[in-house]
Amino acid sequence: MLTLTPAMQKFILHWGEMGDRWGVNRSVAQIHALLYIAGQPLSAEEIAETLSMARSNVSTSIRELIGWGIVRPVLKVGERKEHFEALADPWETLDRVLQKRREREIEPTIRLLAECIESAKDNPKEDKHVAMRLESLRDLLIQGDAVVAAMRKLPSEAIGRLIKAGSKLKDLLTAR
Amino acid sequence: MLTLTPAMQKFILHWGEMGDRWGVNRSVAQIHALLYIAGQPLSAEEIAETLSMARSNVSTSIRELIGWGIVRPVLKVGERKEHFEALADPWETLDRVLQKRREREIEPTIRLLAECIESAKDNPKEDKHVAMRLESLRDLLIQGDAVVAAMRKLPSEAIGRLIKAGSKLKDLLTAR
DNA sequence: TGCGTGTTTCTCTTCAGACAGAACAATCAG
DNA sequence: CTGATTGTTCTGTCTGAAGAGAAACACGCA
Repeated sequence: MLTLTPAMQKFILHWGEMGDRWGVNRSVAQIHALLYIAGQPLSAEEIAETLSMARSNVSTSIRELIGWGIVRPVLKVGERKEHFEALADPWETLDRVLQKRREREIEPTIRLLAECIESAKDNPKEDKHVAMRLESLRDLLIQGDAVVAAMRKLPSEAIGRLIKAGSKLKDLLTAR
Repeated sequence: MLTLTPAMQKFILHWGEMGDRWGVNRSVAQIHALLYIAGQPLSAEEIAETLSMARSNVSTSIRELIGWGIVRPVLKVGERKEHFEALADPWETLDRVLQKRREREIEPTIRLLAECIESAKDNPKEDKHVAMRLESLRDLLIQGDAVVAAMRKLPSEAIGRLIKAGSKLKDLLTAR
C-alpha cells in the first residue's frame, strides 16, 4: 500500500475540499488528487486502501473520472488487474472539465433561458423587462461560453503570452 | 405579494439548481434570481412570501449576496423597510463572483500548494516528481488566475471583439 | 467450477440546509 | 420613556439528498 507523505495528505484533503466547493464529489476529487500526484497507475484496491474508502465507492468514483475524461484505465501486460492514471497536464485536465461542464450545465441553461424568453414574450401580462433581463443573461452565457471555447483552442504556452500581451491585446480590442 | 409568471418560476428554480451545482446555496441563488428578474427593489418580506421561505433564511441569504457584492440594499424615502436589488448587469455580476471566488478559493489553494511544495522538497524521502506535479498545478492556478484577472479589466463590449478577433489573436500569440 | 476482479444495487448514515421561534438590537413615533 | 416596526442572530428540530459501505451480481479466466 502506498504511504502518503504529509505533503501528499495535505494536498489530497485540500483538493477534496475544493472539489466540494465547486460541486464535485469529495471522494472523486480526492481520488483524482491521489492519481495526479502518484504519477503512476494505481489499482482500485490500492486507492481504496490508501484513502481508506470502500472499494465500491472507488469504483463509481473512477467511473465518473473516466467520464470526465481526466483519468484513464491502463492495462499492464501480464496483469489482469486494471490500473488507473490521471492526465499529467493540468491544462489538459482543466480543458476537459470545462468542456464537460459546458455540455452539462451551460448549454442546458441557455436552452432553458430561450424557453423562458419565448414564454415571457408570448405572455402579454409579463413585464417586458423580464424578457430583456433574461435575454441579457443568455447573451452573457453564450459569450462566456464562446470565450472559454476560444481559450480551449489555444495551446497552453500561448496563455502565458496572452497575459504578457495584455497591453497589446487591449489596443487590439479597443481598435475598431 | 409578487406573483410569479411561469417563465419566472422556471427560471428561478433552474437558477437555484445551477447555483447548487457550482457550490452556491440553493436559497441564495433563488433569491438572486428573483431580484434579478424582478428588476425592482424588493423587501425581505416580499422575497420570503414569494419564494415561500422563512424570513430568517432570507435575512442570512441576503447578507451573503451583499457579501458577494451582487445585491445591495436600497433605502426608499419615507419607508423604514429596507429593500434590495440585484446588479442589473450580468457581466458585472459574474465579475464580482469571480473576484470573490479567487480570494476565497484560488488564492488559499495557491498558498497551500506552496507549503506542500516546500515540505516535499525538504523531505528527502519524497519522490521528486511529487514536487514537480504540485508545481505545475500551482503554475496553472497562477496563470489561470492571471487570465481571469486580465479579462476582468476588459470592458464587457470588448469580449465580443475578443471572440471575433480570434484569428488575429492567434497571430499575435503565435508571434514571438 | 471456482477464483479474482469489477460493477450495480440496496440500505443505512450523515450532513447541509430549511424552518420556526425566541431573544436581541436598532430605530422611530407618540 | 414606551411601544411598535423592522432586522439580525441564535437556538433546536426536522427533512431530503448525497454519500459510504456491504452484499449481490456479472464477467472472464484458469
